[in-house]
Amino acid sequence: MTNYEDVFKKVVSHAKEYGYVFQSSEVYDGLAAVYDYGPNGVELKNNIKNYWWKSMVNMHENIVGLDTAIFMHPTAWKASGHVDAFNDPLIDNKDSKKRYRADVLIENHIAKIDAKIEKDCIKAAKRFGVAFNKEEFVSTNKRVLERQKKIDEINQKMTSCFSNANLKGIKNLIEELDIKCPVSGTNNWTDVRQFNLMFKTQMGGTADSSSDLYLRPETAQGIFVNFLNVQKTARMKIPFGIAQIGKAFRNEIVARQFIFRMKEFEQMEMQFFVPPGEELKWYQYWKESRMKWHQSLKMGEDNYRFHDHQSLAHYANAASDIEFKFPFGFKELEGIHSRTDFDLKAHQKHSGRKIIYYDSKMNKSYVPYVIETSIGLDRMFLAVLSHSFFEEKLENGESRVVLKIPSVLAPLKAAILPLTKKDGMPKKAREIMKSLQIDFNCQYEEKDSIGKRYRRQDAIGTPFSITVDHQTLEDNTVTLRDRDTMNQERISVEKLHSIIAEKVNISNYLV
RNA sequence: GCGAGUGUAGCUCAGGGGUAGAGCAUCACCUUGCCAAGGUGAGGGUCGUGGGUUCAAAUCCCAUCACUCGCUCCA
Repeated sequence: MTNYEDVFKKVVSHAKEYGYVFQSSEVYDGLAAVYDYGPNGVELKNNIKNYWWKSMVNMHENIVGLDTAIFMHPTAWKASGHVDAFNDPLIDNKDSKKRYRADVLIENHIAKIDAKIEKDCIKAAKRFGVAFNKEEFVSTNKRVLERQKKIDEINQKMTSCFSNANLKGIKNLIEELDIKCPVSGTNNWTDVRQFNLMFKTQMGGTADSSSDLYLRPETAQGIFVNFLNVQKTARMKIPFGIAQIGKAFRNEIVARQFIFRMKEFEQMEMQFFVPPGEELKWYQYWKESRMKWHQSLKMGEDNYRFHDHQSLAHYANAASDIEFKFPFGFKELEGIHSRTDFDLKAHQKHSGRKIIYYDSKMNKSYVPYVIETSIGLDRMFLAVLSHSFFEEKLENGESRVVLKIPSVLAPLKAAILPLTKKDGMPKKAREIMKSLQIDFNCQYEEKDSIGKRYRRQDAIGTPFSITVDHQTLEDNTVTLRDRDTMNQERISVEKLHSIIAEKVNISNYLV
């Protein structure tokens, strides 16, 4: 077992043991790729959401929030391209155990034939000393003409199969063309199976196909279809953004790596609307801005990097990921996409309604272009959790497990601990608890030795431990222990609130 | 989905055809009192689930569910 798997396993166990993440429906042996968040997990998650929302919505006069339904009109998903793009016909080679998209296999085969035509064309050009236009050449050469005919025939068959959802036909075509697996070199294929990444359900009691609904595979479309509602009612002027946090659902064939890839997940998205032609400028702006946001948590500059996309999705003209160094390597945490006017135009077309913005500065109307920033909340959660996990060797030879979660995100901000249960210490500790708990999530604990309680708070990731001792009763001071350094400071009870606030308030992180 | 591996207490794991085990954790009481694992006692498991073989299955066989890793896709 490699080391990172080891660490990752420990993080996963730790997450369960301390009430961060549980497997969904565990008493029924669990449900694949679905997880529940425990008492500490929900606090961390809420803190992440709040940190994002404050910085995106509250700190930007030109960004407003929105919360749209998970269900949307089915046509919305036709317009967005998800009905087509999320439908993958897959086929496995039984010998190499490799999986391919059936349409890609066929297209590659076509590309091979096409390459032969190209070659013939070049050869002929050499022989005759004349440069041929490819189309001309095809019509003049019998052998090449047949090749081109073959390509057309395959294309036509493939299109016909796909439009009739004829998966058997696709397999027949692959066998007929004797397409072989590039790895095993055999043509020992399984049947073609259709995988739709969108979850389907019905509205109303009957299974009438007209009432088929999808669970949204992304939150963005809820924003796009509400573009004019929001723009008009909030009296927004371009450039402006709409932010949303919400669940999305994808029926992933393989969902792995704990909460990194789940079937039900949560996105924090902001769609920023700009005039056509200015999208790449804003794309750059948001790339940098979003990276700064991540860096503000101080989880290590080197743990983030950009990954610019080479091949782009159907809606984008530029795309980049912010990747984080997870225990299993650099993986996507957030995507920044320049989505062009694809989505708004598509909804305009499918709905028959105009979705245009009148720009008084430019004195013209247009369909805005969109820059999207989309971060996986669960991935952010995993990034924080896995980055915070440390097993430390202490000077006295013992070890401790500590979650060095950025204090602003920590589920619990302070633990209030009476040194003993005697001499009125619990009463004093309760008083302190009362004075802090309205502003900070606190925990009172009197069980077990003080050292053990410190370790327990370390394992949860509580940045402060406040201990009430004999001296407290005399001069109203307590010891304040720092989670990361384990250093203790004696301070007066009145100062507690401001010291904790300084360390955990969002305003001290976001610039 | 396919292949390989795994599944025994909250956690980490041992055992293995004949009454279910350890350490840690949990709870109660006592003790100690500033960096966990002191004493006494208690609770907790139909050995992932279902079926089969057997006098007898946690153990062997089959199926199934889940997890880990690989292939594919992605937030």
